[in-house]
Amino acid sequence: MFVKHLPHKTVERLSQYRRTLLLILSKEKTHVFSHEIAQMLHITPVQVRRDLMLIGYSGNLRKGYDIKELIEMIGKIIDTEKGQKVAVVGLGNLGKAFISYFKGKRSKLTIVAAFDNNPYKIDKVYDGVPCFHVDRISEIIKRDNISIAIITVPSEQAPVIAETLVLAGIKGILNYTPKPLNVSPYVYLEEYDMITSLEKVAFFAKKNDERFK
Amino acid sequence: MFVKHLPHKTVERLSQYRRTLLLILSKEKTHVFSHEIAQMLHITPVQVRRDLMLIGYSGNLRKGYDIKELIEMIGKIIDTEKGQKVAVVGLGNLGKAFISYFKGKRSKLTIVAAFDNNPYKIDKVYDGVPCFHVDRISEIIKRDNISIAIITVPSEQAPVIAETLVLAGIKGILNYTPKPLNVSPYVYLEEYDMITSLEKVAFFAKKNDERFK
DNA sequence: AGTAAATGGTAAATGGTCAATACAATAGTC
DNA sequence: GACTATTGTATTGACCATTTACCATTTACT
Repeated sequence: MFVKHLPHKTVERLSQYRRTLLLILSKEKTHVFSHEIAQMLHITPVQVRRDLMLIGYSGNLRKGYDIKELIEMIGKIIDTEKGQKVAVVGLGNLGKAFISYFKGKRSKLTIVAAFDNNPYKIDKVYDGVPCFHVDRISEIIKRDNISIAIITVPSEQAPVIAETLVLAGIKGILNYTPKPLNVSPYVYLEEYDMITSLEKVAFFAKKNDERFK
Repeated sequence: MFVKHLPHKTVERLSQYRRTLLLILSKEKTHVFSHEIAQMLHITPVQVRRDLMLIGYSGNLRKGYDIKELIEMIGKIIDTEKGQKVAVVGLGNLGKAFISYFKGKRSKLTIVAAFDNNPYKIDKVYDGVPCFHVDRISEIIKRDNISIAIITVPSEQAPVIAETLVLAGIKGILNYTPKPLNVSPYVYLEEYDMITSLEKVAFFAKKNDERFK
């Protein structure tokens, strides 16, 4: 699939479209209209059509979009053919949450390894995912050809972990640590901080409340 | 503090500024320059100055910004005087992650209750936070005057939980479930889906890789 | 004094995203 | 054939975020 440039937001929505479509696939329905998708995700039908236009998928005028075809089409855009392997660095609560949450959800994206420095966790298997010592990050990543890493270690450790990952040839990092990271421009980095999110909610909740009082 | 309208991103950055400043407060430094803050967060100095301009804080030309004053100023903007109370609904891995992550970090924002439907967890205390049965959400929220809720339950349960929360008078919701929620406009809602994030990283990692190959 | 350097303050330009709107084309229905 | 529902597409305007550029002030140094 050759798509010039997909906006970040569109990529996010495509992921959501697919997940939503997978849910209604089991039903007897074979087609879906843009306004149905829109309603499920609380956006406008035009937004949906526009996104699908960008990836070059055309629906049927009278029946809407073929659910199965659309799911495949989105897969062609956002998945790779062979799939991508994912590692979780830091098997604390957050790392575990990710693994269980993810279990059996995506076929093209699989969590194949976890890393930690707690000896009690090493060489155990959590929810089907083997855990290794962080010292072996480079080795395992190269051996298993892992391209994506999720960092859920304590923030002090994040920078050195990130450096190790980049040197090992990782292609994308999802950083759940409040510590902003510095990585090579060849590596895609996405940062998310739960505390910032919560403070943001608190702020706008307060504002809302004042406004409507 | 009277600020017309703060953009979402600015609020997020203010939260980060404060956290970063708290870290360097212990040092002997009393002042900090915009380019120093910028460097720590990997943004531009102008961005920092612009954000601070929006909240009406002025620095000293030669010394930069007074760290302590700035922290206080940010607090005046994003905190409430009395503080806000937070509840975690769903004491699985993610809920626990949030609680431990949060412990002792913010004084104005405190997690005071957790809810779950697992009888083994009810009436226990996790990391200082008591856990109640979800049936008691309304009661506890009103009793303790909780204004913010974090939803980390399985996605099927999210809509009914959200409705309960709204009816109980919650002011802000942070939804970690892939299920988009529908809440009254008086309630501020922020949604975050870990799988979408990961798929986004996977997509742009792939793109990056193709581009630089 | 005069001047250069560093820094904060502010305005203007740019680019991305989205909502609203409009409308042509198509396929099915009456 | 007219009507209706839907997709496909373009346009506009608004808003937001970020970058660029420029100005003003202070300090240090000559």
